[in-house]
Amino acid sequence: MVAKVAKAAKRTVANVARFADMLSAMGTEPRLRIMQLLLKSHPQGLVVGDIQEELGITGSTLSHHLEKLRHEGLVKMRRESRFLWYTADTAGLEQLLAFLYDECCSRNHAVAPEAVTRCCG
Amino acid sequence: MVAKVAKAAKRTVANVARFADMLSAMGTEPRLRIMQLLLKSHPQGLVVGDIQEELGITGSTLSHHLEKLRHEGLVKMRRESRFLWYTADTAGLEQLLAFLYDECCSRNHAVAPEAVTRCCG
DNA sequence: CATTCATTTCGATTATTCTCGAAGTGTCAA
DNA sequence: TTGACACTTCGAGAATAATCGAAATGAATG
Repeated sequence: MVAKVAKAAKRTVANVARFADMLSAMGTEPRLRIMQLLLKSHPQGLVVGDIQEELGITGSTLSHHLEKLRHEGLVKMRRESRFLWYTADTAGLEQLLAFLYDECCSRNHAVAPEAVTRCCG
Repeated sequence: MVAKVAKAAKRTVANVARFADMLSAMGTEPRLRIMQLLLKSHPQGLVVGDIQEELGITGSTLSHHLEKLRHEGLVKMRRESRFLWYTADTAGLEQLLAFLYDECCSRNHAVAPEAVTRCCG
């Protein structure tokens, strides 16, 4: 058993609002690029300064973006001496992806599962 | 062969911006609910009036939401006499889901594939 | 061709989001 | 305990987005 299977998130009205917020949090180029960087460097993550250098934005703007991603459960933070390490929050991402996959690929199979998962196991 | 396998969307800067726009388009409660309704009624779709009744918003607001979803390649429209039928744009959704799955589940497997696809084949 | 119906477009208001520089906070090192 | 460093929070301006009612459009129907 590779991973515990997450409990299915029910499609309540509240959950829809929450998933909408998560989508919105990733729905901006700088923030989606942040997610890409953190996923690429998972599970170690990156310190703020490294992300800033990649994106070429001011520290305060970046801080706001990270705060938003954190608030929506998409990234996590840990302090290590003077550095703040950010990492992708895999639990939140898992819930979001499962929700989307469920909505799109189950029921009447609007989107073909194998078209989504073609890239890897 | 159930479905043609879509050509993998390369992770160019331009594509990241496009996927961010798609995520943003779904990143609002009314629009995410619209997508749910259209996926649930796929492939037939729904006429605007039915969606409006479900969401309980004005026609003009709904029209703006539908326009945005259409602009980002998430829904399609067809006219049938006096009625406009909206449907989920499965090609666009497929590209978006494949992108997310690829980012999250390939490479270092930050998110476990089977946690995402647990619900169906 | 006037009317009804389904929906969009227009015009405008309010709310939210993005971004920045400057000031503040927490941590270490000397 | 002073200074440097890594980063956040504050305060504020400018750009986007959401929403609405009213007017306009497009298609059928009498």
